[in-house]
Amino acid sequence: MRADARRNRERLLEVARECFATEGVSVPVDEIARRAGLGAGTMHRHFPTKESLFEAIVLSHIAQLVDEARSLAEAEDPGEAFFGFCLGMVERGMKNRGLAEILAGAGIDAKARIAAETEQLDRALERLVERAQGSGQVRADIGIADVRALLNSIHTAAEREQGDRRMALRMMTVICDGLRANPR
Amino acid sequence: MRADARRNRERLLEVARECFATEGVSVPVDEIARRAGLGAGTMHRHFPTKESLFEAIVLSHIAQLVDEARSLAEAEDPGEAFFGFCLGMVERGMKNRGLAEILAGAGIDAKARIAAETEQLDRALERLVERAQGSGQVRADIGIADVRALLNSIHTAAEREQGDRRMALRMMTVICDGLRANPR
DNA sequence: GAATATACGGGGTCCTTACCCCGGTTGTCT
DNA sequence: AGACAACCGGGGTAAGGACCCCGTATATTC
Repeated sequence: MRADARRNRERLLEVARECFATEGVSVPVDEIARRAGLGAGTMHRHFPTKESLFEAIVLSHIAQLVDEARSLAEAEDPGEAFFGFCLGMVERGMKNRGLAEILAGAGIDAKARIAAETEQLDRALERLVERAQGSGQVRADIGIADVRALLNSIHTAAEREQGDRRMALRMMTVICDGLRANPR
Repeated sequence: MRADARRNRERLLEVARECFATEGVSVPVDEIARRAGLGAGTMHRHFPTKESLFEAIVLSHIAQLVDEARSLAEAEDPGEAFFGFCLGMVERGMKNRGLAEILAGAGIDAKARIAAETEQLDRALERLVERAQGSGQVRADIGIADVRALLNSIHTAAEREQGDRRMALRMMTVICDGLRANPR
């Protein structure tokens, strides 16, 4: 792969992330290419289909999540680690409009690459959750799938309250308190 | 308004609700007309724009919610009333794919009619929430806006877990427990 | 039951958007 | 430096969908 090709591919990804984050996933691909200062042809050579662009972005996002989860996994306080991760989802939601939409849709077509990354994320989450459950800071009657879904909810909520950080945090607090709660 | 016109308008609304509920909001309007056994022209005379169709559907949905909230407002146990409403949101989510999407979008353009209905819903919710807070069954440090947003989350979560009623209920439980929690 | 306003149908238009093609250009390797 | 392969640009194509038009049909009124 030639150097300029690699450079352009990176640039396209970067601009696409930016566009989707601030305006949602309905931004036309040609528009993304234009803003990147590149031709539509270049876009479609690197990402033959819009879906493939989504895939690349989702992959990088999930990779980030995995990193974050792994680095938190070593924190001394398991509860702090887990709820810190939740807070991270709010931060993400505040500046990533549309990501949840992509993620939700991505789960459906179950692309192999994405499934693999999701698997990694689940492993990392598992560790976070189990430690937090072990220390009694997260209720024991829920599983990874539930947590992932709830994290998604936190993200979506934050997306929707774009601009009202206060409310996004209150919503996260409620959900986290629910995760802490001891079931009767 | 002629009798057949009224009939057809009703039918279009009914089919549209059904389509959006089961397949999401991207179903083409012409397709809805076709399934209703009517021409595209009829569709566009009654609902000049797709948005106006959304509006009509959202209005009827909100009206339903208001009804439900009002009828629950008279229940003897304030907590049961409020959490019963939450459960209703799950039921709705299980069979209304896309509604949350419309509702979220609807908030943005703030059409006058919708704003008026939303106001009604807020009043009804206010009563439910305040009674539940008064009886100590819902935490006191959140407002109507938070509750509305969280109800939306419950709805969305249920939408996403279409088919897995068990998980949808678990997620609702977590959020509801969060709403019950006493803040430190 | 005739007259008239109203509503219907569905082919047609226009626009948006994903995706392709090919002549020109630019890295890369020797 | 020169040759060649890879890459770029951006007009071009095709498909899909929202919305319109107008000849035909039907409800309403007397």
